[in-house]
Amino acid sequence: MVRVRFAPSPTGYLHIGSARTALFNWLYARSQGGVFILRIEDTDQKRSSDVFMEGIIADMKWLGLNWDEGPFFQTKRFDAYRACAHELLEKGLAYKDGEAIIFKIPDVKVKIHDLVHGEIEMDNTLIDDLVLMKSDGSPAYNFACVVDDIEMQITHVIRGDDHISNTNKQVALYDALGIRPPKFAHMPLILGPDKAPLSKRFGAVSITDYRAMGYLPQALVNYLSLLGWSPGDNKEFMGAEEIIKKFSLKRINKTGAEFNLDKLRWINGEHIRKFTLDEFVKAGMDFIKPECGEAWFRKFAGLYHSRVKTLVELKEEFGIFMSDDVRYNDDAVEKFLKKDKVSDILSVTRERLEKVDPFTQENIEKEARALVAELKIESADLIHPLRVAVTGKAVSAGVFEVLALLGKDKVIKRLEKVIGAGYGRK
RNA sequence: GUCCCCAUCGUCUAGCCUGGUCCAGGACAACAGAUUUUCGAUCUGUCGACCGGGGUUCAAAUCCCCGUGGGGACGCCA
Repeated sequence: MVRVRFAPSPTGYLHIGSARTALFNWLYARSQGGVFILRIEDTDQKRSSDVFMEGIIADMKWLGLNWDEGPFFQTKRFDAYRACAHELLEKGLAYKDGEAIIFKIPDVKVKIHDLVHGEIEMDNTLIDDLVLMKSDGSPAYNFACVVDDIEMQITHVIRGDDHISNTNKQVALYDALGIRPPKFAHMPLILGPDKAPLSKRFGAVSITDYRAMGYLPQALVNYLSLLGWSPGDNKEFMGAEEIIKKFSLKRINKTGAEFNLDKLRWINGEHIRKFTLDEFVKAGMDFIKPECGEAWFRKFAGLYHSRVKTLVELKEEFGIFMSDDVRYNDDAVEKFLKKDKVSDILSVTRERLEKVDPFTQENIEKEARALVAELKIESADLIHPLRVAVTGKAVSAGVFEVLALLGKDKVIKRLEKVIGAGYGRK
């Protein structure tokens, strides 16, 4: 039975890199019918906080990375660490240094078989003895980690490359304790554009940030799974079920992967488009928390379902419908409103639109097309200025459907404001 | 400094283990065209890589060695 764990320390929000580690452990457990355990490594009481702990748990849930056992807390297991340290002391494998207990690392060369990297040789004569228990009575990382992994019967340790140099120390501890070590799989790190590990300098680094930026959990799971792993069949857009089905440790690669926002955004767009309208409406309402009713929001969402790649983009479009304080884009005004005749055309359009009843997309379009024919102008000569006048932007969903959704009152009000401003009169 | 890891298009990657099917495949981005009232979506196309040098071999992106470059670890942090 495969048993894996994710062991974050609550000294910050769930980082993109940690989330990927959690994801790979989860994927492995789910693909093997194994057990996924959550363990909180909160031994550093100065830096740990409940706020971060709760944040990490919330983000794990949001991503859908459900665990089978835990969360366990290291601060509640100090007795176990102490007992184990004393056992090593009695066996003469550790010694005291003041209040601290130190493990004597045997001077041997060790070979570690890593599931990703293959054989790694290390020389333990080169490393210092290992602190087991600190002077303040708390356990040191490498020790607590091993004691817990034994207790929790962890079979596979899947973690970042940065832990490779902890592995020989931990293996020495397993040997001293007479326990066979678990299998190790060290995966490549996620890097920023400068090839250095993702840092605040990059901007958003926590899952919470990405949620706020309108990314979907399924898109993050999909994208993160592709960083350092690939299904090998050229298929990249996948749901969690499919990824689980295809996942294997064997296909994890060894090279650090740069985090690329463009691709995340593309995948997010794909997942949005994969949504049924019901699902999209629900995601949109959860994110935007609109004042309007669901029926109206549903129509709005339908217009933008294939036009936005993040929920934030959807929210921006939403704002255009809600507030009559239209923000006019300078370029759009320059290009479509400041032209001869535009004011006249908009005036006539306003008069005609006022008579359209009911104010539906079909009726609006019929009236507009008729007007275009009468005035002997191109459709574009009416459509573009109309769009800018009403939305403030040169891009939107189809004008006629936007107008219908906006409603006659708002449309007329916005048109009058633009006409009053006298654009187009020279 | 010492030890360890890594090296295919700008980016993510397939191929490498088991050498020939690879004048290296896919995706994102970029660019161009088609379509569209704009944008998006969609379709088509273009651009673009085996870090360098030696070796092994009839044959190397694939195996070996040496460089170089990048990263990590050397905490009573985790």
